[in-house]
Amino acid sequence: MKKTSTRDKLIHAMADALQRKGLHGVGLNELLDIAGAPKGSLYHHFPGGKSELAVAAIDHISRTIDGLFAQLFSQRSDPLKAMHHWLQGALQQLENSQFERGCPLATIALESGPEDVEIRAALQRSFTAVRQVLSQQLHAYGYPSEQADNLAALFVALYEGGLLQARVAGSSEPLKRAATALFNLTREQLPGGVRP
Amino acid sequence: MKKTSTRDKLIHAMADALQRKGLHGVGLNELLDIAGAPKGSLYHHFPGGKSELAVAAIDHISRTIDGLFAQLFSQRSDPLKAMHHWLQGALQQLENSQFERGCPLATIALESGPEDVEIRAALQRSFTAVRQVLSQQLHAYGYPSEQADNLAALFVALYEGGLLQARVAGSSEPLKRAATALFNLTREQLPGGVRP
DNA sequence: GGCAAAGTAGACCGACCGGTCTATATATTT
DNA sequence: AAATATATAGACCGGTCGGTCTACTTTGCC
Repeated sequence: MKKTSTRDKLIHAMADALQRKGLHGVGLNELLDIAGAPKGSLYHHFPGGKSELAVAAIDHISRTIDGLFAQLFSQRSDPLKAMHHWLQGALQQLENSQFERGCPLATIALESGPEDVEIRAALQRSFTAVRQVLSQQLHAYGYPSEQADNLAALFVALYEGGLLQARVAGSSEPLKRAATALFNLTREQLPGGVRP
Repeated sequence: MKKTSTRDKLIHAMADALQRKGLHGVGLNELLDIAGAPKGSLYHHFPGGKSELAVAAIDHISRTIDGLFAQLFSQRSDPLKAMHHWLQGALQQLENSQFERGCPLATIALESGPEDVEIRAALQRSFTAVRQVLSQQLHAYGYPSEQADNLAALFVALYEGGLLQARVAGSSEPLKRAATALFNLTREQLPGGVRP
């Protein structure tokens, strides 16, 4: 039995569209069609229209990521291993979708400008939170906090940049290669700095 | 005196728009307005319309990058230093534009789907070429070719992912941090593998 | 000069865009 | 049962989208 509310169906449809085609790439009617809802419902739940729905979708995605990370890190003591799993999952999703589903937030992140205040704010919240969780885990693992912050940003860059390259290439190879390079580097330089 | 042909003005306008807002983010009329050209000229030079112009712009950008790289690597024997300069330049451009100008190809890369055959092909050409040049330089520097390929993909990911994060954050910090992390790692592990 | 090709110019088109508005149905509350 | 929020439904709107078409001007060549 369907328990999903119209509101949730709209958010889900938007989230999916954001991952595949970005904000400008989808029309309202298309969204409505997917969600099986009329226009009235959209503007009832989201008076701010398309962009308010986008913000809701971003927040939803952000919460999903938080949950995934919580799970990922609770099961593994080694955060590097956890991140490897994370990338592995992203890769699988990418391949299973014929390279259509990359990072759910990347496209709108690049489409949006400083004028899209609320969208940008939502994106910023999400990215900052991800880096923060990553950094915290790396710190707990032994990296000095400065170094942990830096590495966290690098891992997010690997994820974003790797997925982008893979989508364009229509192949997982670029992401796999980039990940291999980074994991080789980190494996050989342990937390705390260089060995004498 | 300006000698720029209408065709070039159109390409330039499109290239600029791609970097700032992506393909779906610009309208034809806006482009025409910037270039100071009427519609007839556009469809005279680019019968394929918007997407053919986009391909031309991508190719133009790609050539620009090639030139930049050629110059960058010809002046420095250490490719890591060259890449540092590359990132530095990207950062500067980003800051000078109030974080509007990121990677000139990233947005359209994420907006485009497999159905946009020619656009994707042009993007693929460009990204492959960049990785190839990078890899070749790293190889010449001493990295085994497999490792060089991997590192090249990682550096491109750093660039793309770092710029994306910086744009969203409205701050250079994420890119700077990610770059610092990677340069620290590479500095301490020299080409050829681990020290005993 | 004469003529064809190349390029410029912009009115015009149907389709679709995001968004508004009124009407109706469905719960919820009393 | 009556009254009242809540939500669904979709016709409708002006504006903009990418794209076409015809007319005019410039250029290069014989």
